[in-house]
Amino acid sequence: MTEPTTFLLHRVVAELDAYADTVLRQDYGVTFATFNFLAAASTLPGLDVTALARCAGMSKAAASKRLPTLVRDGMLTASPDPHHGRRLRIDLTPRALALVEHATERLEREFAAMLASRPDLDESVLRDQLEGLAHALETLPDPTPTSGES
Amino acid sequence: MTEPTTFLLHRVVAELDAYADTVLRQDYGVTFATFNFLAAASTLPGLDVTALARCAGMSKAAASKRLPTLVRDGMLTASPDPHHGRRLRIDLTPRALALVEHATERLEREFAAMLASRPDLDESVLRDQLEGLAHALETLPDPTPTSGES
DNA sequence: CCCCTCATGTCAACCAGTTGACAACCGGCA
DNA sequence: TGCCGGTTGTCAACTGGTTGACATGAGGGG
Repeated sequence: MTEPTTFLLHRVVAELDAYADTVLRQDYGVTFATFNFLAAASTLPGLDVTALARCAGMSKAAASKRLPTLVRDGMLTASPDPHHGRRLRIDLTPRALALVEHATERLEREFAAMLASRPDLDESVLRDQLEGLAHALETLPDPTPTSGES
Repeated sequence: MTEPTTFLLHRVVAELDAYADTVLRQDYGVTFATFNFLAAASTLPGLDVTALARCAGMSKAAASKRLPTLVRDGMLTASPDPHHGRRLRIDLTPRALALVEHATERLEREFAAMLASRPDLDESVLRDQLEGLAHALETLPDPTPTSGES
């Protein structure tokens, strides 16, 4: 039987991530997961923990637990929101911002170069399919319980 | 700035997985991670722990730890290899095999239907891009340390 | 003004991975 | 035969997620 498309997707993503992880460790001294977290925090300055968690695709408890070490390592600042006694404002330090921008640019450039090196690949075609897929998934009804099987 | 293609890829995969997870829980009583593990075990009968781990994309310790509960739940059998005192032969029970086949077929069918429902999407185009990408990644040189940056 | 509800961040307990170490076992070779 | 290196499965310690509970602060009606 031929490999399901979704399995193929996972394989590709896993290898892509493994590549990115070694680059990030070697040249930037961060883990892939940490990079993603910082990248999420970089989308908007002054996010609170809840928004950051949503943006990074994890629970707020997980986001909260990541803060202390990243603050200690000079990657983030977490300052109390003056307008709200409990909320935190989370910002990247200039160093972390530079890291995220540089690494993102580099990884994306290498990805584009890899695609360009093969005549059968075309980043815009891939993007179109992925964007269509993303859109199709957003407008997807929740799965209907089939209540068959086991 | 426009979203990097690799980030888009992650978003799509995350949503796809979330959908699959709810289907698998609702209708098959397994977690997405468990389903993947069983699917890996189903590729070849009689795999040993090491091969299964490689096939499932995890360490052998992790694979080893999963066994007892899956055996207890009647999903797997782990029998000592007669030709090798330490090696285990791991097989799916008929029930687990049926589960994997049924669920795989269903999820892939729904995926194809979603693609077919949008005129801008084409599964064969997507597959071609992904397969080319997979191949490009296999023949990729290890990342060269740039030794720049922080 | 108080109270009720909701949002926010954190904590404890748990779960499922990882790495590194290790005992048991295989197989080849002196 | 006995030893020795490599393989195999498992264990302990750790990491980084999850959920559910919780204290605290915000904000809007009685």
